[in-house]
Amino acid sequence: MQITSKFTIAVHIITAIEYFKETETVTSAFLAGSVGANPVIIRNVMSRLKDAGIITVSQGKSGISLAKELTEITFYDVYQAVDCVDETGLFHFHEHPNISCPVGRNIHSAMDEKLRAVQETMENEMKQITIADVAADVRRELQNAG
Amino acid sequence: MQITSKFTIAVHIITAIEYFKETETVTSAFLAGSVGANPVIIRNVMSRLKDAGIITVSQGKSGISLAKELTEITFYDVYQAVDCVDETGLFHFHEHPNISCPVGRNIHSAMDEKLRAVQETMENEMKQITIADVAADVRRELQNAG
DNA sequence: TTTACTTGTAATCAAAATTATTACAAGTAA
DNA sequence: TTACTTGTAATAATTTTGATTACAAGTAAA
Repeated sequence: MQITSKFTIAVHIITAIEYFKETETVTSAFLAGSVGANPVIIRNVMSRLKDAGIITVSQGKSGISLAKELTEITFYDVYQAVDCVDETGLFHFHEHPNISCPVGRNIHSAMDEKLRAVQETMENEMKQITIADVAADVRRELQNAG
Repeated sequence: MQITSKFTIAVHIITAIEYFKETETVTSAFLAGSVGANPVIIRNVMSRLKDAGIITVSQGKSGISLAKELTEITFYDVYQAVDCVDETGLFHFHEHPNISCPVGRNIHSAMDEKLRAVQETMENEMKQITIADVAADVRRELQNAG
C-alpha cells in the first residue's frame, strides 16, 4: 500500500502556515479548508509537528506559526514527525513463515538488512528535499498562472 | 502504511523454489506451508511472477520452476511483478485540496516531482539487490546454525 | 476576569485495503 | 481415465485509514 496522506497533509500545512502568515490567522479550521480534510485530522497532524519542534501551537486565539525556517525542514523531518513508517519498517513482512522449514526459518533475517538498506536509501533522499523547495514551486506556479 | 507482504512472500517463494528444486515437488500447497499463508494467496503471487517471466508454472503434477537465474532476479523485478505500488505512486496524496486556495491549488504539482524522485531512488536501490543475495544469506545462516 | 475562540483528545463510525477462505472449472502428467 | 494441480471468482474477516462528534481545557483580548 501507500505511505499515509498525513505526510502530504503535513507538507501542505507547513507550506500554508508560511504562505498565509502575514494575511490570515492560521487555525486548524482554516487549514482544514485548504487541505480539504476534517479539522481533527489537521489537529492531529499539527500535534505531531509540534512535538517534533517544527511548528508552534497554542490554544486560544493565537494561531499557528513555524518554529523553524522552511529551509531547515526536510521531507524526512516531516515523515518522521507524522510516523509514516513505524519501527517494523517500510515493508510489511508476512508474519507466519514456517520455522520448521529451512527457508521459512531464515528468510526474515536474510531479508531484513536488505530491506532496511532500501528504506534508508529512500529516507536519505528525503533528507535532501526541504519545504522551502515546495514553497518555491508553489510560488512559481502562481506566477506562471498570472 | 506499509508495502504489502506480497513482496516478501514473493521473495520467499522464489527462494524456496530454488532451494527445494532437487528434493521436493514444489506446489502452491507446499509453498503455502513454508510461507504460512493461504494457498490461494500463493497462487495469486505465482500468477504475477509467471506473467513477469520470473517463474514457470503449469497445471497438473508438474510443479513450479524458475525461468531465470536467481542472479538475474532483482528486488525491483519482484516488486514490479506483484504490483506493490500502483501508478499513483508510493505516496498517498490527500485527495481534496481546495483549488480556490493558492496553496491548495498548487501543492500537488509542487510536490509530485519530488515524491517521484524519492520513489525512484528507492526503486533504483531495489535494482541492486537480487534473490541470489537472499538465497546466499539463507544458506549462510543454515550453515552457522550447524 | 470574563468572553470568545482555539487546541487536545477520546470515542465512535465509515470507508478502503489487505489477507483469508471456500468453491469449482480447467488443465496436465502419469 | 485419474489424481492432482493451477486459475480465478466470490465472499468474508481483519486491519488500517480517515471522518466525525463531543467536550474539556487553555489563552489572548476585551
